[in-house]
Amino acid sequence: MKELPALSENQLEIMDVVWKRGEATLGDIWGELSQDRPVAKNTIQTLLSRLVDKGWLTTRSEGKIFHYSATRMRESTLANVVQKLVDTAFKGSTEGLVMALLDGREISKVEADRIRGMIERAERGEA
Amino acid sequence: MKELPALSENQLEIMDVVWKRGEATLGDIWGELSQDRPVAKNTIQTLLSRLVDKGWLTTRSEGKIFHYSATRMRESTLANVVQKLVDTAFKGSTEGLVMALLDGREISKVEADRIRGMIERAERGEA
DNA sequence: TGCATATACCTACAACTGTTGGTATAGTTG
DNA sequence: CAACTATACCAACAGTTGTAGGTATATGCA
Repeated sequence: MKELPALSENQLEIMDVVWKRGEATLGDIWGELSQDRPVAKNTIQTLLSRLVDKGWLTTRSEGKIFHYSATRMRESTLANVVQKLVDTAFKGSTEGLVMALLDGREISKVEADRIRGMIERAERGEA
Repeated sequence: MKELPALSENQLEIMDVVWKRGEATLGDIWGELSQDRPVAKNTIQTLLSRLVDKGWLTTRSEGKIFHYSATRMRESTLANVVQKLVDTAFKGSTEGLVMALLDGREISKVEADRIRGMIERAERGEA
């Protein structure tokens, strides 16, 4: 599976909508994103086309309308994003990232417990 | 403290050298970075100037030579970077990031223990 | 049938980034 | 002093990104 060019923040935002819906039209995506910030439909259209060009999205044509869907799974994509951050900003140190993540921040007992659970599962090699 | 424009990967790489050394000249930085990948000294020079323009670096002039130093601390900067990732890619969910971090990855007992320790400290509100 | 709407497609533009060449200049060494 | 080296400073350029306008077209409704 070839490595695709990195996603910018806004591109990730669009991918997120597509991942959530499985398949989405321009209208679907614009509908969601324009609730958070003002943005022209055409802007989304352009970003969608570029994501298709780069291989992040494919289209299924229904009449004249494209239904966009992702070519990569959300989980593995985000895992890559995080891994890249670990490599570049923390020289590969997982702990470094966790440290930055928790730096000066309080977390609830519930959160802490859930994270502890995840670590135990990872320790036992469970996916 | 005003928010500075986000750092790209290469910019972060440069900041890392400066953080590590406290103060660095063009030659210092180029010396380190050109070991990893071929890059013209002038490229680094340009990136340095832009980082100064944006406020990430300041210079101390010694003769004709600039000694570059960071205006922000490494820890808080990285904490911001990670926080931003949590917000944009994981909609604010710390656990989401940890999940992506550990996804399909084995970690050693040592690593797991260290991370557990960090979580406990964060839980108790210790910086 | 005719109008409104949604969509695709094309074009454009400014900002940022990574990349580097050229030039002037200051310091260092033979 | 002349040559060399390191640096700053300026200019350029291609690629990416976010932004959006304009146009053609299909679809659905009055």
